[in-house]
Amino acid sequence: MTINVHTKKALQQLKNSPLKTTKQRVDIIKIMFSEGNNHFTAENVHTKIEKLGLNISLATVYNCLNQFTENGIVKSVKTSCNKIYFDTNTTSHHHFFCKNSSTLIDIESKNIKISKLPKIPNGKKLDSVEIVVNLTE
Amino acid sequence: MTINVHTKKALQQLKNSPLKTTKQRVDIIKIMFSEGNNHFTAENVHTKIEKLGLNISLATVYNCLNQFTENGIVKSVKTSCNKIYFDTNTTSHHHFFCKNSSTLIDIESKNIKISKLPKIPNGKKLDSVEIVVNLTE
DNA sequence: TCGTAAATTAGAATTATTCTAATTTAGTAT
DNA sequence: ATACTAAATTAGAATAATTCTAATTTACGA
Repeated sequence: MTINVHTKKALQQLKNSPLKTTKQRVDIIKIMFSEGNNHFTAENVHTKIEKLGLNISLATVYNCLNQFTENGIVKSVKTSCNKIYFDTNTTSHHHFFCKNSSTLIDIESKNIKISKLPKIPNGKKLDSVEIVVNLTE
Repeated sequence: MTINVHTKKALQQLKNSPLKTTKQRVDIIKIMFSEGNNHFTAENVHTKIEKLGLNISLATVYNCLNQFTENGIVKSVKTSCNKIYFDTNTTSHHHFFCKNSSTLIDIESKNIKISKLPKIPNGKKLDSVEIVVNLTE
């Protein structure tokens, strides 16, 4: 597990957040950020933990991922398969979703452009625009 | 329950499909299409059925909605809440999703435009583009 | 009207996720 | 360093949406 620039940044964000720096949280961050931008389900993270011989309960993985999301360390993405993906790329961007393999691929903001947006219904506020480009093989 | 033009069209699609025209399927179509374009969860449909004093099991509702989707009678939409919505509007379009009320509102194709799409990864094929404009109140 | 494949059904099973309540720990104040 | 306390971890139960199973019923072509 490399401590690369992404991992360092995420660990710093953890330190700056109101969350306590526990061994479990550090391990989860190291696992998720070791390969740069990446997407994980809670189960994915838990499987990696077990393969490394570490021992963190699935409940803790869920707790941590949700708190990381609330504190801007990761971003959560919902897809047409009914699992929550956690994305280590927290910048504004969109996704390819490959239906065959249920995998996500980032689309950088600059590579997709919306030139016309509809009028926001009265009384509502624009929150975010999510674009998923579904792919098949 | 009005038999409007949408209902008529959907019933015709059912007749033209390989699905058998059962009482349950006809009732579900009448319920869903009675108000034109609309969005329902399986539970929504089941609740309406019960309120009308009809008796269709939730399993049947799910079976029907899935088969209607496979046969182009309705369209399924996944949102950031983890329920499947079934949309009586089967034309190409996008959605507002109001996070507070968990409701969907159609965005007609002509009211949203993507002017730049990223290069499709090698070996993959473009399937569809889904845009969700999330709203808050 | 019959035969058969398809549809319906109740309830069990599954899947992803959250909750509960007991135990442990991080980090602050002493 | 030590003790304190709120936060974190945990196993396992609970939940929610959906699918599956296997028995019964039904649509519809012959």
